[in-house]
Formats: sequence, structure tokens, C-alpha cells
Amino acid sequence: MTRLNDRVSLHENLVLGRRKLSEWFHRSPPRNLTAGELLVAAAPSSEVIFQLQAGWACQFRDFSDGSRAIVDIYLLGDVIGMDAVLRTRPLEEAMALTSITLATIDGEDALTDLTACRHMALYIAWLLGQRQRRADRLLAAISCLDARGRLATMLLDFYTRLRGRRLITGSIYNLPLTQIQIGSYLGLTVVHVNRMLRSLRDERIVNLEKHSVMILDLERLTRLAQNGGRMSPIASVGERSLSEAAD
Amino acid sequence: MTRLNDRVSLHENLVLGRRKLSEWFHRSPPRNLTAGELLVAAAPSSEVIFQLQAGWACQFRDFSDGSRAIVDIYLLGDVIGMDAVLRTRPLEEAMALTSITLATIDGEDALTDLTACRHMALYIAWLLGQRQRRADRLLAAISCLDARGRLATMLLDFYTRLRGRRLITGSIYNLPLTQIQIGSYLGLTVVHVNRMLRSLRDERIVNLEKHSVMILDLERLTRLAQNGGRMSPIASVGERSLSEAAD
DNA sequence: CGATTCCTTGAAGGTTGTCAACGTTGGTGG
DNA sequence: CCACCAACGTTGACAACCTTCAAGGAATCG
Repeated sequence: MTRLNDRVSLHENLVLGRRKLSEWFHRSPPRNLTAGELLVAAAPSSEVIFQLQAGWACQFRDFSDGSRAIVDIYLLGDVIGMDAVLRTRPLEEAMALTSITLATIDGEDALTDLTACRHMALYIAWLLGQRQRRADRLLAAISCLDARGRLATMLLDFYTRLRGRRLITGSIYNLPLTQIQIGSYLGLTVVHVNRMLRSLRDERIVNLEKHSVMILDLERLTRLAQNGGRMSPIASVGERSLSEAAD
Repeated sequence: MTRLNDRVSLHENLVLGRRKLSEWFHRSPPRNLTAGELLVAAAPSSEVIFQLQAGWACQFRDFSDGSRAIVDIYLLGDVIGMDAVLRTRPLEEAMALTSITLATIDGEDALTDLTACRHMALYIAWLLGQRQRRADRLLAAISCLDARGRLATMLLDFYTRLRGRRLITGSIYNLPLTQIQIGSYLGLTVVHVNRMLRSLRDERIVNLEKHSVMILDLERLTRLAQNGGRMSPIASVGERSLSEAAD
């Protein structure tokens, strides 16, 4: 009877949870979708959880006038629909960006079943936290950075995520998003995305052509993503708290 | 031996989880902070979860040049730190916006313990999903709406959340944020926040003065928050998928 | 009642959106 | 194989929204 509370075992618990969840995903046959299809199209029941086994997908939100915001982008291995399961939002707002392959877990109360296993419950909480951090990073970038900074953030983000999963090793990767979609993701128009990509290319910082990203100057790219310089500095309440917040 | 899987009992499970979590919060004495203090100041150990029992708080992200993005705002009753617990982010990025009272759950592996109870595990997943939806809404608003639309979204959001918790009944509520903080939350400068608030007041849509919000025309405010009209319409892949996405 | 922070307003400039046109690509059918 | 079409990419000119800079007034706190 192992205690779950030692510090070292947190990571082990997560690994266990990931493995168990993976087993669940393999109980149903994978489904295929083509670019542009909604993930709902692969849903056998109302409450479904997906795992991306090939391709790219995204989560979006539409406005009544037709404009669209892409709020998250899913890469190979990502779990999709965790946050939607407990709410009426029927995941009609997730779409394939390329041809994709999905593993699924369905059932009326999928998440209720999953949380019955404490390892999976912990892993699910970790997954949700991870997606939250992605959202926070994007939010901060869109709030504080200009167009170039946002592009830098996005390109670095994909770079980091792909490397973390050993999906790439060098400084080149494939980015299947159209410039229109990049615009929806970063809160910019196609025209401006295009202009800024050109300027990044002209300055030999990063090259994005024909859905292929080549990072030329990682240092400058990182600096673009970190330095704000668009919003009014400091939104704090009192100077004392700032000194405590020293980074 | 009640089955957890009936459709009706999902809500009951969540209520049970909330109750149990509430018990845990009451095992430690509440702590007080004043406006501007970081929540870390009330943390007895490295891994802590808070519940806001009085006042307002926020989560933020700083950039190296001093600019700051507020990525979420916590109201009375909100649980804070769930997403941080499983990651090294030490919640140094949460701050009291007013004087606040916090209930705490600490311990080396707080979340590991909590997920051992399936009711709490389910409720925790629900809480994480709820925060995620807030982030998605804000992200969409900042991506697609102009300054007035963002302000409308924010003011409606607080209105809805406060009403949902029966913290207000009419169309007036107290908003302790400074205009600087509103700017950091919406990705705008103080100056522009001020101007847009004036214009909303002049048009008799909503009145925000001295931290007091009075909604004058709910319908027009809602329309401002819904209609995008700033970004290029439609960011889809092919027309076929759009017809399926009919709303 | 000083001092700090916050609010408010004006003028000027820059980043970004809009509009329009054309080139490019990829898929489809004759 | 070529023509065609639709979506995507690219570029220029112009306008709008928003930021920046500056300065004074109001509010809050010790």
C-alpha cells in the first residue's frame, strides 16, 4: 500500500494517470476528419473527450457578425473537450485545421467515470491546468504585445510545444495554419499578419513560407515575445507590492 | 450503493464535491490581506489553494519591461490556485485588488489529497473548466471587439457572475478596479478606457463612476458585447464546413 | 494638509484596420 | 492536358482606432 503523498510520486501519479487515460482512449476505434470539419462530427454521444493522434485542431468562438476568434490550438497528443464535458457547451466550437485522427472516450458521464480513478483525476486536473496556462499566455500576449510580438510568441510557443514532445528536433517545423487563421488566433487581420511576417523575414528573424517555419534568430525572436512595450507600464496598487513581486 | 452514472446525479455530485471542499477550507483559519498584496503572502507552504471569502482578487502576468496583463479576476466565492498547484508556477502572480479574506488549504500535495475523493475531483474539474471558459470569453472579446465592446463584455460579465451568486439583485454593483487595472484586463490604456467609459455614459448605456456600475440600457450593452465587427469575418477552411457550423 | 495615486482632457502621432486589386496556388472537370 | 474556379497570399493607399505625451484636477491616505 504505497502512500501517494511523497513529493517524488506526484510525477509518477501523473504518468500513471496518463497511461490509464491512454488505455481508455484505445477502447474505441479512432476516427478521421478532414480539414474544416467540426469535431462534433466524430462524436458518438453528447459527452465526448478526444485525443489528437494526427494533425492539428483548434477551439474557436464566433460572434454574431461572423468574426471568429481562435482561442486555442491543439497539437498531436493534446486532449480535447475536458473542460466542455461538465458544461452544456457541446464542443461545437472545435474544428480540424488539417486532416486529423481522433481517439475518443464517450458515454453519458465520461468525466464522472474517469475521475473515479484518482490517478486519472489528478492527470485530468493537470491537463486542465496546462490548457489554462496556454490561454493565459495567449491572453497576456494579445493584451500587451504589438503584432510582431504576438507573432513571435505564437511561433515560439509552437516551437516549444513541438520540441517538448520530440516532434521536431531542429529549428524548422510545419505550421498548417493559414494567415487568416493566424489572424483569428492573434486578434489581427490577414493583411497585417502578412505585413508583419514579411518584416520578420526581411530582418532575418524567422521565415514562414508555404506553411513552413524556420527560426533564424532565436534570441531576437525571444526578445520580441518578452518585451511588452505597448501598454502602460505597471498596473499595480502601491509600490510595496511591486518590490515583493520582483522577478 | 448509488450509481454515480445517472444523468441527474451529475449535479448532485458537484454539489457534494463543493460541500466537501468547503469543509476542507474551514479546517484552517482564514487569512486577511490588504489591497495590492500578493496572495503568496498568505501561503503557509508552497502548494496552496485559496477561496475568496471577501473582496476581489486577480491573476496577472508581467512582462520584462514592466507592463502587466490581468488575465482573470476573482470574485467572492472563487477558488484560486487550482491550476497552479500541479505546476511550478508558484502563484506569485495573484494579487488582492481590495482588502480580502482567504480560506486556505495547504500541504505538500494538496491537490493529490483532494482528488482522492471522487466528488471533489469532479468538482475540481468543473472549477477548472469554469475558469477556462472565463479565459476563453475574455480572449475572444479582446481578439474581436473594439474598446467599447470589451468594456461592455467586462461589465456584463461581472454583472452576470454577481447575479448568479445572488450577490446583487438590481442593475447596480460595486466595481473596485481602478481604470488602470481595467486597462490591464482589457488590453487598453488608461486614457482610452477613460474616454470610452465617458462615451458609454454619454450615450446612457452604462454609468461607471467612483467604482459604482449602473447599467442603464442592458439591451444595447449586450449588443455591444456580441457584435464583433472589428476583425475580418470568417476564418474557416472551406465553405462546406461553414454550413455545418450554422448557428 | 501634504503627497501619492488616480481620474480627466487635449493634441499629435503611430499601429492597425479597411478597401481594393492582383498574383498564386490547388483542386476539379471538360 | 488545359481551363476554370475558389481560396489563399500579397501589396498599396487611406482611414480609424488607439497610444503616447503632457498637464491639471480630484480623490484618497497617512
